[in-house]
Amino acid sequence: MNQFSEILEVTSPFSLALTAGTLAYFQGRVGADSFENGVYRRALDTDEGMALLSIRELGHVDAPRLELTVSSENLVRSDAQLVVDTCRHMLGAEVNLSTYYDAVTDDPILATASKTLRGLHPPRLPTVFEGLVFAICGQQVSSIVARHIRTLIVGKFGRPMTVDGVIYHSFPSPRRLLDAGLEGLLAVKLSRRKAEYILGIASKAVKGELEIKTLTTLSNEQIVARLDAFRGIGAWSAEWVLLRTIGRQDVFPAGDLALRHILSERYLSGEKVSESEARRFAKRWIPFRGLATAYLFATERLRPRGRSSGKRSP
DNA sequence: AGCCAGGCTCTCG
DNA sequence: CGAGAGCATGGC
Repeated sequence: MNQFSEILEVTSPFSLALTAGTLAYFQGRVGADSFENGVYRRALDTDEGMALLSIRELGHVDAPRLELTVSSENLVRSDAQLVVDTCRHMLGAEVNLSTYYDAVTDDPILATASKTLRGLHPPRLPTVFEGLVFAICGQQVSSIVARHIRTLIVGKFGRPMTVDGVIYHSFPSPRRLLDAGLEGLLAVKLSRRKAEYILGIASKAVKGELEIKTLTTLSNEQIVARLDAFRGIGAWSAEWVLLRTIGRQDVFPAGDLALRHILSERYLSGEKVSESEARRFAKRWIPFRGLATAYLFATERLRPRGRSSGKRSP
């Protein structure tokens, strides 16, 4: 095992706790992501093996200094650039939050969120394949169920790697999910339909039809149209990829039930909002609708919901 | 116990 | 075409 470290360039303000915390649901391990004791970690497959990324904050929100440490059997420092690029992509490192914050000062909800969530960059998943699989897992079911299934997929089919006595799993490659087959995917509590969707997407991925570099050259509408043509992918899932993998900053997934619920509670005193009403409402946030979406979801996550879940005694 | 969750496809009128 | 059933699972 060898290790090397690099400093990641990020645009200030930047909060690792909020940005990585969003990936890992703020604390602990979820799927391929973990955020514990101030360190964000993720295992990645590489050409010849695996690498564990560990990112920590050495500075602070307004003078960020992020240190990336790469642990790997086969990577050496000269291979670092690809890993550094992946990290910066995942952390939304280049996103300039200041212009967004300036734009929403007249919106009481988002202006408050700008303060409590200062430095939250919208995080991204590393590949289109992972984004699509995550979206499929999230279709229709509650976010708790989706999270559970994603964690099962990673734990069961991701490649394992042990570092300092701890086992990490990468998000499974398309090949590995194809090998898992229908039975394997049914075993992680996916419906038969969703398992079929994922296998279909995986076979497209191994044929090289999901290259992120190809997609990023296209417009939002073109990307949605292309992804929407895949079986199992509709507008909601395509927009999810646009936001959470490609990282576009002016996308508003008006079909999202939870987002409409937030809109209704925060802005419309509980009145129900249809998809088209939500889309119309969100026009006020152009050209930052994606950032507004990320901040709305994040405030909702931070808000204490439900009561004390005291499930101690059996 | 049911009903609903950060949808989508397929099948019928 | 539009409407509606069906889907797996965890919480409430």
